[in-house]
Amino acid sequence: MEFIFELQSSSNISYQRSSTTTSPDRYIDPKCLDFREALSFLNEGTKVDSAYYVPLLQKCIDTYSASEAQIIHTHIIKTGAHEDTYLMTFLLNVYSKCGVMDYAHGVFDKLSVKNVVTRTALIAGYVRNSQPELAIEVFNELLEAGAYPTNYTLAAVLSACSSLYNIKMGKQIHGYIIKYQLESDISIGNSICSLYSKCNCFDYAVKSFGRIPEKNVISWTTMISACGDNGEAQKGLDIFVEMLSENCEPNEFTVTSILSLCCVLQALEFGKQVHSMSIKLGCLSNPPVKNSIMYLYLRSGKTDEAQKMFNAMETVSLVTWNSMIAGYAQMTDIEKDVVTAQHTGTEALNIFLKLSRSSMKPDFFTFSSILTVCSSLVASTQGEQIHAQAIKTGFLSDIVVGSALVNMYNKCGDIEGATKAFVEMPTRTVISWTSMITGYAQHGRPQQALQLFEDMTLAGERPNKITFVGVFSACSHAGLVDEAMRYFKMMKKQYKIKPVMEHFACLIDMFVRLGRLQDAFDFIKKMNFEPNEFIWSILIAGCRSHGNLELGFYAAEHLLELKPKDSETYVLLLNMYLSAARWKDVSKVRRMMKDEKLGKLKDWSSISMKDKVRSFKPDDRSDTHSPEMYALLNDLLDKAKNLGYVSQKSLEMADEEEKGKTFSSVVHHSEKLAVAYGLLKVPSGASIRVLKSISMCRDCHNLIKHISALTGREIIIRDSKRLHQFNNGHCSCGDFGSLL
DNA sequence: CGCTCATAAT
Repeated sequence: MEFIFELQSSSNISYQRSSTTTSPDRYIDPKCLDFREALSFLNEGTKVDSAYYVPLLQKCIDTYSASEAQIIHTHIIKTGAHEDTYLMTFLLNVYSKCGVMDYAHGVFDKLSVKNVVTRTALIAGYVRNSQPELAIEVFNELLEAGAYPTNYTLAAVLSACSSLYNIKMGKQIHGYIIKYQLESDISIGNSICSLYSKCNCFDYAVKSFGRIPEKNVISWTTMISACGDNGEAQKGLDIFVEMLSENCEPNEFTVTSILSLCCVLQALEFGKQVHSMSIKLGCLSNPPVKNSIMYLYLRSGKTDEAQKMFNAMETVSLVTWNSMIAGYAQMTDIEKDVVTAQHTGTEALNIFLKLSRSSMKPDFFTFSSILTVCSSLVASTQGEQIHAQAIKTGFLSDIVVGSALVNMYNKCGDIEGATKAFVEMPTRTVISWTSMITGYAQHGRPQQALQLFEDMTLAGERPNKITFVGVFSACSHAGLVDEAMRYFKMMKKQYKIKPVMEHFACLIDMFVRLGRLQDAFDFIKKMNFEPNEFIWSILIAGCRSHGNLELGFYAAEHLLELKPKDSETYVLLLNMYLSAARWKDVSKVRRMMKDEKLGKLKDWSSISMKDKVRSFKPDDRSDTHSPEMYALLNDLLDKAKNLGYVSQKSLEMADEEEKGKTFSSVVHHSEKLAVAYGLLKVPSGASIRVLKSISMCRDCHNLIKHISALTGREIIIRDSKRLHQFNNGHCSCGDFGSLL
């Protein structure tokens, strides 16, 4: 049987070297048979042409099989074919494409002839396998050897510079390219464009793109994703349209880039058109394309659509899982809508659970997304389990995962857990320092927060404006006016950070807590900002607490001028006017709420148990344990009264319209029910953690302080504005803030 | 002869 090599057109190998070995009398087409059969043929000791190995090696690339390549490698040595530089370059490339650079380098070391091509292959290998430093090293060796880089070499080296964000070296290479007039090479032009984009030189990227004489699909795709990377999403879509008008056909890479832009722009309709275009182009079967479409639907709120695609997917990669988890995780912003946050957060946790049960291993993307979900839901039980998993899989050392963990424990009100996670981080960033400083401040440990700030600056880390929000918040908790002013100066003078509204809010909060209302007002006059809703709210809450109604009314007038966009702010005003029996103002505020089309406050609390998230509305009786919960609450209420708790007639939670009903006591706000549920269901000794959609009211705050003392349980409630850690009758918030 | 450039997410 005679065998003639016939390479498939799809294959990018062309190997037609004239044979120096003896022609074998029997050949089996390695493409048509299985690997072992082809090898046993070799094992018979038949002398074969070097070219015989090529399709076998190609198969190793296709199946990403380094071990099979090794077996062939052994045969190559046995038959003496390793003297063939071309074959060995190919083998080097096989190892590189199978992700084993050690083997690839081994092949390189044994080469008798090391030329530009073999070195380029090695450089490209290191670039491909995320070792750009080594790629540069080999490039330097190439130069030292006196060789001239080819356009292949230069493209690969430019890519290494991109990965290292080394714009300096990139520019040197660019200079070389200009000098040798290689700029018109498409691959080089594309690489240059990509380099400038990755190094945040968007203008240069645009210019480089313009200088590519004959743009191909890669050029266009590079430019489009450059727009995405540099926050020019709309421009990316425009360039895509231009690309189509130039009759350049997009491929799967272009489609994924465009879909990513559609996510950023929330351009669902455009995305849908790209969806149908990808069908016409025949690239819908491409897994990344499918992923991107699914993710776009998810991010656009079309969860059913996304879920359908997810369920129907035949190749589910880790990226697919991560996309689903991240997509849901991004919808867990409780400041927007708690109900949605609950639902999507639970969904993300479910998907993570399924992933954990599959054979796939979560990576740092998965961990950081899912930890965000735990933070949002105050789900520390799940968070702890995920922490354990991160340790097991070795992703704990990742800096993003570490910060996400610190953040999770802080948001869940577990300051000990946060401290431990923080200490265990191998390296800390300004983000993790800041998270921890803010954590201490929120947990009512201002001294530790300030100490940590000192540690941070001593460690040489530069604080940013958010760090200072944490610092001021700590000063505010501790009433450290002089310290606060010192830090305020330090921020402006030493760190050249311009004060923003959040800073002023903390400082004003500090004066208010101390009862220095006039100082707070003076401070407002001194700052060159118009106070926002939040600042007026702090003042009004403070005026109520300190019984200074005149200043309160004054602040209220200013607040009303701003036409607040937040229902809670109106309720705060309403309560102030109600308690002063200023009925005219009450109806005025009510009218404004109607005009602004602001709905009622959605009082909503949830508690994350081991296996589920349980949610409660006010006066909720939907749980099977409701009778026990209400009995427990009544019992605690009686006991609290004996300890001096006076049930404040609960004021408006914006539910009641009629004046008569206004002072009716709404006994069972949602967090009371969630706490009761927790007392019954959470193992004794463990803390009870509750998430609440709006600010706690004073009455609930008061009662829960007593409950914490009566039951000896730590109760943590994170509401829409702050964290409350109740222990032995005290709360970490210091009883101040915008309590309704 | 062999080696190159571009994609989805936190």
